[in-house]
Amino acid sequence: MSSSVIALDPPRNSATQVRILDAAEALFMEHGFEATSMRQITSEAEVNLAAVNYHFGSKEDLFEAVLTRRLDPMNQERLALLTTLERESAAPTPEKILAAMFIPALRLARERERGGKNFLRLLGRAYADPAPFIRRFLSAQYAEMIARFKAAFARALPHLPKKELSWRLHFVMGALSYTLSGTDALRLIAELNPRETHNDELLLRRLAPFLIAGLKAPLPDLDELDAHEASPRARIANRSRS
Amino acid sequence: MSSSVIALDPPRNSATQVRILDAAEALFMEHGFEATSMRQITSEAEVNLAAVNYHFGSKEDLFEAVLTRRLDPMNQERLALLTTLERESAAPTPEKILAAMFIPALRLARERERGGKNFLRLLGRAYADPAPFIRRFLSAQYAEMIARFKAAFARALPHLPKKELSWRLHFVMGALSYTLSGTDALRLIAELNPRETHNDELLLRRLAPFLIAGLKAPLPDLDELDAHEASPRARIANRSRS
DNA sequence: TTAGTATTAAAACGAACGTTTGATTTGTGG
DNA sequence: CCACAAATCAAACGTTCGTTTTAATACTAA
Repeated sequence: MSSSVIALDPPRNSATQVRILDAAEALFMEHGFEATSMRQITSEAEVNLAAVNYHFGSKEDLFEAVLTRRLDPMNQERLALLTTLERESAAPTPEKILAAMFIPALRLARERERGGKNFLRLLGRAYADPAPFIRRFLSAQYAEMIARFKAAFARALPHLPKKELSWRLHFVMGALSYTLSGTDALRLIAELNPRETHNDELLLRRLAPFLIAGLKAPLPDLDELDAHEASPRARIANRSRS
Repeated sequence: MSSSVIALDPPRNSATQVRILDAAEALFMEHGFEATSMRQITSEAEVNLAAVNYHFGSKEDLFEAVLTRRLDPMNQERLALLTTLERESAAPTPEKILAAMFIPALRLARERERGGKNFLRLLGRAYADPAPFIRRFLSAQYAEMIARFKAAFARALPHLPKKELSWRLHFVMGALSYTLSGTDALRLIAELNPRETHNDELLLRRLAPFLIAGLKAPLPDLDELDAHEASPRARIANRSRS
């Protein structure tokens, strides 16, 4: 309630904390949450083993702090961009709305020399992590942003039923997070060299048209599959046998 | 070399092994590889703790066995479908080719009552897992299939440069694996209820048109971003300040 | 300088991990 | 029935895990 004396949480910011956050960000990205140990983190950060528990509480709290440090500003920037967009035009195009989602991610990847790209990959990983505390955290972090962007897309794509839009945003988030996590296996699959894989601006410039086209795609034909156990073996690809 | 006596590897198949594979599949899916312990697995399978090491060698070997059991037949089925497709027509449509990728996944999800859907989610997880042995394994498993399908898509989309096609297949795999991993956090984001989230046929029928449209999307405009450090702050979304 | 707090440091905590060992049981061909 | 290999079992192996404790040091306000 006061403002000067009782500084319990707010901007406590020692060099130790920053070193821990940086080291944890890199290590969590490289090995995942479970496979990264406190001893690795504190060793990489060149701080005492007990420093993490002292400054952050627990390993889980540290992970949330790592995410919050970058995610919070990024999502606020996304919302600010969307607000500006909607102030200028009653119905912004899907391209513009998608750009409002991408640009803050681009800035994150580009501006901060340390951590930027690493963090995006870490974020992509976190999306696929089954740990309950991670899921709870991400849901909370993204709830407001996703809701606002969904509403914006709904206005920009009025022909699209709400449920279909939910699915397609699901796909958009999937392609985005998967792409940002930029794994080595994928690079192998796509035969793309590392230099290109890590040029995030080029990457997102390629991804955007792909997703926009997906969002505008014709509605799927879902009529024929009410029967869920009939014999609808291979109907789409018109042959496999017989 | 022979064929009758020396049965070292092939179809050893005790009830114990199957129970271990089933339990491991479910647990790996739910908690991930690192967060799943041997004691959980053997307890769930109601076998002795040492049984995993006895039958499979190590925890990592078990994980690969879990994946191989379902992945091998599925990818072979994909290749068979594609072969049939190419025998019928010199240039199958992208829709047909994509269907040849999806249908075996659909069958996997539907036919085996136990494990089917769980396995698809496990597979989606594995794609995002940073563990080197997982990446190596998946790369090896998918190399041939991806190469064949990329060639097929290249013929179906002749206007698309090879590099662009690589990227778009990357996005396709991303949306697919992310969607199949079907996490709870995502359900929350999309406001989709569990019944729908786990109806994989409906899911893939919605995903296919989305991805097809993405594959056919117009080429991105990449000219303006040669300068990588100029001042190209926010150009796409036309405003954020100033 | 001194009192008091925030931080760092070294060491140990109990718990859980994957794996191995050695004995015992099970199943099978001669 | 017997011999022998395959399979199961209980127990323990040595590590490593996240966290806590206790003491020493650095910093700051009076």
